[in-house]
Amino acid sequence: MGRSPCCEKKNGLKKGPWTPEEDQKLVDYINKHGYGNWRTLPKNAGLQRCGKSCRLRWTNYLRPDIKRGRFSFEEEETIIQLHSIMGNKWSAIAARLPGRTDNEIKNYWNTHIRKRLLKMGIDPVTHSPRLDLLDISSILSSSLNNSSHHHHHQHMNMSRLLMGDGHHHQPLLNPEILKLAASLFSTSQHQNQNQDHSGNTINQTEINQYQTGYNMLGNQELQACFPIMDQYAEFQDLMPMKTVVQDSFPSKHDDDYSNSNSVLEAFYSDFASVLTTPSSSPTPLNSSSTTYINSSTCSTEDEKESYCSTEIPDYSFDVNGFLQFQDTKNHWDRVM
DNA sequence: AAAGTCTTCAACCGCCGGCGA
DNA sequence: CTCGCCGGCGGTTGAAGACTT
Repeated sequence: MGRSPCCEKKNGLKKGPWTPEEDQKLVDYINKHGYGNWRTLPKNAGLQRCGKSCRLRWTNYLRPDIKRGRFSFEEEETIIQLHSIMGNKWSAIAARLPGRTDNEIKNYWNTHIRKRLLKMGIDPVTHSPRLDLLDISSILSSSLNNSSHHHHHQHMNMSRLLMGDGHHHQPLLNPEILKLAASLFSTSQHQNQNQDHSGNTINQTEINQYQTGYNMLGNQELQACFPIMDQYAEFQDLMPMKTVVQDSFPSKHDDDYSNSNSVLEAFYSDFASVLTTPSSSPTPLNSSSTTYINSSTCSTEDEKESYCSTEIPDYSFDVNGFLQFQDTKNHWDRVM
């Protein structure tokens, strides 16, 4: 409303939504004469629109080769992969997705994918885990107040957490967990370094160690780690887990996960599902996990709505696919 | 039922680069 | 070299519909 009009500076050219009649005029004209010279086209077609508006309407809506409807899971994966390489180059991304327009992809990114990555603790710009979303104080109070009401939680130190505090002779944290966390940290450090040195990839043993460590942690233990990690800089790389654990599994009890391969496997399956090409078939984790509804099995639009926009599909963690993707990304980072 | 809030996405805007004069 | 035109791009908006209170 408070915006300066672009086209009606001269003879009141129409703006806003297109009517079916206008669409028909444009389609008829282009079918007869082809498109090009958008400046003179509206006059010739008998439209009270500026050329830009006609071009936009044609390329984004009326073009016969436009694919309608929901994005498939494969399309979504492609968008995320290409975006991680090219950034907001919507037209370049659209060129790799037949029948999809840059505008449509941009909208889909902003309304669906971006939010989902954020919820997973992944920065949608860098595609790396975020370190800036952490509300440490709430974690500190929720996880430490219960077990240490005599001590102000801000003065909690490492030895108390490891050895207990005199009232609670049980350590607040299992030292094994910290050891695991430390080893995980070292792995993630290697991963970061690899981005600077071409050709180096994480070996399979390290990946296995990484996964095993995570798989051994229960939800509660995992959450208990966060305040410790916050206090000690060397654990900073693990902090995105907090967002993932809290946002993805906020209402579940620990028991729901104790029999599964744990929270972190779920995390990695989510992470991998959006970053890798689906080379493996979908593998449900357990009954408490979100069920992936394949779009082709949905009978109605409503059912399809629940796919992609709100549900995160379950895929087993595809290590090789993930590494291949990282290699590709590293390659592009070097080249561009 | 109605008012308020949130989400979606078609369409707009300003800017930029290529090109011909 | 500069100027103006044009097509194309990416960011942003706001009406309409969906959802919530």
